[in-house]
Amino acid sequence: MSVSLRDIAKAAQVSEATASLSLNGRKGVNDKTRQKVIETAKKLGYVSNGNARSLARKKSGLIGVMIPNISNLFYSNLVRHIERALRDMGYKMILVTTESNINYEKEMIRHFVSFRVEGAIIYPSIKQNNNPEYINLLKQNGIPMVFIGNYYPEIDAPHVMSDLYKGVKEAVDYLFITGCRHFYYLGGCKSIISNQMKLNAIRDYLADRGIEFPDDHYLLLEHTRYENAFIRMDDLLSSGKKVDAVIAADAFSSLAVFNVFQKKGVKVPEEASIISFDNLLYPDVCVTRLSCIEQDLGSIVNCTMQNLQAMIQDGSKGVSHLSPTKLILRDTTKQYLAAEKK
Amino acid sequence: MSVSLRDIAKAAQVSEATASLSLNGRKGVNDKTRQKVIETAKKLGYVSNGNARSLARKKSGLIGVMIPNISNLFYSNLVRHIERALRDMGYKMILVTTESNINYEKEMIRHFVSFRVEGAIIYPSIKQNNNPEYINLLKQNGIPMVFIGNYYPEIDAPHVMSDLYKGVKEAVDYLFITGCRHFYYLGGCKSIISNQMKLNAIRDYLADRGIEFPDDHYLLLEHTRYENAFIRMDDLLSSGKKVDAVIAADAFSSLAVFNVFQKKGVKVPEEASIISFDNLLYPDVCVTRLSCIEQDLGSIVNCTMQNLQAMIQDGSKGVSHLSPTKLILRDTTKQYLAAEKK
DNA sequence: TTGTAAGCGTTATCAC
DNA sequence: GTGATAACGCTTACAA
Repeated sequence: MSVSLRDIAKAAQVSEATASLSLNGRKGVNDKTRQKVIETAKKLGYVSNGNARSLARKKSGLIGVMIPNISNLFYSNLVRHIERALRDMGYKMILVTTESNINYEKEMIRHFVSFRVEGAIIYPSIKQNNNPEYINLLKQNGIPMVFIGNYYPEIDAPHVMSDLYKGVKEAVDYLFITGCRHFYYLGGCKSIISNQMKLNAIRDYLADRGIEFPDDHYLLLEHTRYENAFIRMDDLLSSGKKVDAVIAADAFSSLAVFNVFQKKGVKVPEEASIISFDNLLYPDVCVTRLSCIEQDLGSIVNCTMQNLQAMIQDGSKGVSHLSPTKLILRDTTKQYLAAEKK
Repeated sequence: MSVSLRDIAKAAQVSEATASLSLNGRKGVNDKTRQKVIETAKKLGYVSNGNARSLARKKSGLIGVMIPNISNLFYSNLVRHIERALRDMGYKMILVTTESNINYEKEMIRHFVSFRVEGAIIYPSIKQNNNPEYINLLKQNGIPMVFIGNYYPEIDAPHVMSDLYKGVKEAVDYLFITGCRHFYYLGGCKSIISNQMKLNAIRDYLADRGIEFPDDHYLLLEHTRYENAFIRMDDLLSSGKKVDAVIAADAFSSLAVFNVFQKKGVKVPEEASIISFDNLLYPDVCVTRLSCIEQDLGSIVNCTMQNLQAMIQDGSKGVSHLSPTKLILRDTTKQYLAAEKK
């Protein structure tokens, strides 16, 4: 059905070898013959078989990218950055999603190995993953990988992500300074490192101030969706608990929190502050202009790529990196007036 | 570096042939030997080489999916649906984006052909694409493809997308009935079929009512982003034009329109209505609860898959399909009271 | 500069 | 039931 190298070799009356050399722009072939080959290839609509090429070259030109799910602004923006970088580097991307399902994650790792990707970028998201050993399949097959956004501490691979600990501490500090004392965190499972970092930041900061951060101030969201966050928050306020600061995992849950405050007649930011993560929704589009902890996707992806390239080329081990975040203050936090502090 | 079939054949003391048969669960091999092979395969961490397999089988098990860009709620939701369907069908997905760049689109078509995908799902987005001939590369290589969401009329392939013409007519009808007379459309280039369908719907409906829809009521958005929409709309209102109905291409541009109305002191929906597309942002998250034309991603993807499967299996030609949309009325349109109509 | 031929890791067709 | 062996389409020494 499709035309092969042999076909174009025949048509151009050369050997397959010279045909190959010509088309791959390698030297050692007469310009005339090269031209002839290239022309007949174009004429016959030849497209080299990537599978055969990968097999023969022992190089696929592919990089595997694994994320939890694609219809999430954070991941899809991350992917966009990755994709551009990969394009610049001359790689093709194999993007897969796991839906945070360990079986899919395993399957996709095998997929990567099967197609012999030259490197893998993995956003891990399995909670309670006691045995992420399967990821070592990559290493066993000599495939460099770097964790992005999160990591499995049991696996020996570099990770690059935001410095969430520092970022959250900064946020909590701001909240504290502007008078908040009753902190809540609304987010994913703490067996996921990135959530752990956030929680620890809150706990540590408050501990330093002699304030307790009780377990029930951590509102676990099975899935960080608007509805879930709304219900969780509604329950909390209905219980009569005092809440004057909420850090929520993403824009949608933050907005749910805001809406619950509205519903309950709690004034934001006067009586309660909210700080969100990411800065991916236009602030003017939302019911309120969220204050948030912005992550530097560009820098994260950059560093990931540098790592990957070094690992692929020099067999380097790679080095983990924490990217600084940026606290963006908008309408869900009080203004900080230095004068007021005194 | 990685273990091959030969390795496990040796280790299990069988021929490569029986090893292959055993691992692929094909009959004609003794249960005992099969077990032995499977075990040694597991022990050695064998993962079959997909490139070699594709080559030998002349089947890749891959489906190519091409979309304009990934960090867009509409596309990423579409992809999520596609991905699930593909998973159920036992295919792996190769997802690529074009950034609406014709060179990337060409490159990615070659990529698909190169890796011999068994089918392609393509969301075309090149405006002024006078010569989409390159897409026929797929057909030349016997790769079935179906357009999704949009199509190039010059290319002979089935398309499945929303019945935008009907959907927009319905929306315009509602707006008309609730008193709107000064319609504007805010969206992408009309050389893209899907936009054309929307524009024609407005024009045709109004023509039937003896109302003109002048060219300058079509506000072209180079990129449908919040800022662009805001500026376009701001200019329009500043010019003093009377505007009482806007149909905008997506939630973000619709919200920009809303914000401009607010800024100019125009009351929505009393003095002006807005209808958006898609229903992908939680309404409660936005500055206003948008009325919108919802597309049925599930049905679109379903039909696409059926087409693809039929084309792959029976060599069927496939059949185009327009999926019904659903008009969702919320806070940016007036309420329609039957009594009022009289 | 060109061609021959051996591989790459599978699957598939045969004999045995 | 099992094992040679020839594909699959390409790259790459090595010869010519």
